[in-house]
Amino acid sequence: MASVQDTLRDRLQAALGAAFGDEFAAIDPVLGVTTNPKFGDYQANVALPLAKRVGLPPREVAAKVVAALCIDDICEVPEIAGPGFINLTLKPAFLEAQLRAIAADPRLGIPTVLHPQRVVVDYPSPNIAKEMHVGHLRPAVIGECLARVLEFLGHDVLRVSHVGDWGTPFGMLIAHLRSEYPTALDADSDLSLGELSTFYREAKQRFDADEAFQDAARLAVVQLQAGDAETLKAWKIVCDLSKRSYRLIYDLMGVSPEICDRGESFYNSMLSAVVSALDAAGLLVENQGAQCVFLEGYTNKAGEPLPMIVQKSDGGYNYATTDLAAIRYRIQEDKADRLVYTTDVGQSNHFAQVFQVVRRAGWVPETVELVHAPFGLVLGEDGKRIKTRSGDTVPLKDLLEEAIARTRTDFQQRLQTEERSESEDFIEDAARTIGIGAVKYADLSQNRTSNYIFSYDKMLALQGNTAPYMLYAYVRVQGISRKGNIDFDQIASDLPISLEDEAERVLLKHILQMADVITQVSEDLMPNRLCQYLFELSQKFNQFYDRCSVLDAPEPQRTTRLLLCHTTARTLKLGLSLLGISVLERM
RNA sequence: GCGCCCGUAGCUCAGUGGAUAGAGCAACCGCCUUCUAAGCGGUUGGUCGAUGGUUCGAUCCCAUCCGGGCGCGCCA
Repeated sequence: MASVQDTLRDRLQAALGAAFGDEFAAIDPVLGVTTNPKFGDYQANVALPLAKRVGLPPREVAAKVVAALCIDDICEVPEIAGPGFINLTLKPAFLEAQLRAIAADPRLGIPTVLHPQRVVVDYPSPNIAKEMHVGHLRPAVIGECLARVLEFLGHDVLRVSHVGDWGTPFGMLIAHLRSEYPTALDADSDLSLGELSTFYREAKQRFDADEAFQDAARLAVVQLQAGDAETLKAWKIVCDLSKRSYRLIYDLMGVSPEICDRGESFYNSMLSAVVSALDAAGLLVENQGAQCVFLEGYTNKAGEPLPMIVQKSDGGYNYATTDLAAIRYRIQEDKADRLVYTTDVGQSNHFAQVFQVVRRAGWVPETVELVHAPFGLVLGEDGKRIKTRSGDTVPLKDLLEEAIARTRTDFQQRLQTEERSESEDFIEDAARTIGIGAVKYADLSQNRTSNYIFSYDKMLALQGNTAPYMLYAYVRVQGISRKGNIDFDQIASDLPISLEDEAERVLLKHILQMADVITQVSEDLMPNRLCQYLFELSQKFNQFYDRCSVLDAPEPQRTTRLLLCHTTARTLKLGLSLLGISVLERM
């Protein structure tokens, strides 16, 4: 079923065509939810920009649109207000029919897209042999959310992680392990990633200080690239160990198991072809021994044209080359229609440059969209880049476990003051769901592009725009079902319903906006809009809950309210699941 | 020097070419014999960094400036 807003838009366009001619049937009616409930439910502002074009005062334009508008099955008689706003108010009978329809629809009335796209979403790209850290929080949380939203709308999503698994760092690591910890490279060693990352740091230090070791490391790289069996085996052990430990963290966070690992090594064999293709496209220029593409619109500090180096003077390739190869592969082999890169805002220049080069090379068909969805930094409470007390980067695992631990402590305290007794399993499950949900929600509810301050106290706060607040709204509905012994799925669909309280209508009208919000998130890739929507939904539900008793209400209010409760809970659950957050039945 | 991002209530932040710029927190005042009060209602709080411009209309678009952050050739 089409969303209310889409239906209204269609009707308005038909009216525009009827009133002013067919060429006006495709213009944007500038339709939106009203800025104030006293103006009705939706407002169309099309008359104002149209006035000049058709040579009539805005209010007369609005009058002509309204005269041609057929919506009496949906809305009350439209009102023309102010300078020429067309205000629309949904009819109670229409609202009741909508409630029935979405209550009966597994998708809550949210349609899938007409033209599904193949979308590649970029996931965090940790470096093999290093632990995941705070820097991987946002790409994991935001990437997962975007992937889920797109998938729910019917797009074909491919999640790809561009892990750092190739090049000099691995030569270093393997050379170091060979000489110092040869047993680590046995297939059955029980090396942990923590130990591995220590070796990595040692290897880096040694590389910077010891020339003989540099040679050993370079030899290992050459052996790796040449496909030497022993070296490859060592490399594979390191990769497998790293990926297993990333999976543990992803599982804790509820990140999809569908991630396709395509590290830098994956593109290794394609890099020379990328460079020749750039040459064939006439973009390649040799400069100081390096193969470059000179960028349009970028200069270096001296004001000279800035090159993107795609092959170093020593013949090696760098990250730009790999990114170019990845884009080419995603378009040519994956047949992607849209490439979404979720990385920190500091890489904006890099992506703008890479996108420019692939476009100039002619690798990007008109129909393919390349989009960098940048995010801001996670800051500590001091407003600076988040660090441990000793100044190191914070491991992601520690950050998540701290959130769970704090939630557990708060929760136990609360149980004590309320003199409740709950099982260990219940407490553990609640602490994990709330703690992880709080971290993810705090991240997603912020405007993606701005930095945010990571504060356990704020994200775990029981009131305000937080995960606990929303989970509580969901729990309240489940409380009603328990108390009243209601099986929501068994509510007969033919019982009479009637919306009588303003709080009921306000709640339902908000629920009916879910489809538009999800569509918007799929377009502008801003999850905070969905968070805002869910927060307002929770608020409106709590107002309804406060004003309208459900179980004690006479019919038909009781059935109406039960349907509203169930539909609210399903909307919350769906919305939270699109954010990658799970719900609780009790808390 | 060039490029990008940001500047909105005491604090943290939404918002956006349209009607009176919103929320949360903090502060204060109310509401539990009633579906979990992790809730609800109310009060207080703004030259939307500055100045010009475009527009019927600008917090939003453009220009300049001020303040803060980030990036800028063989690392990723």
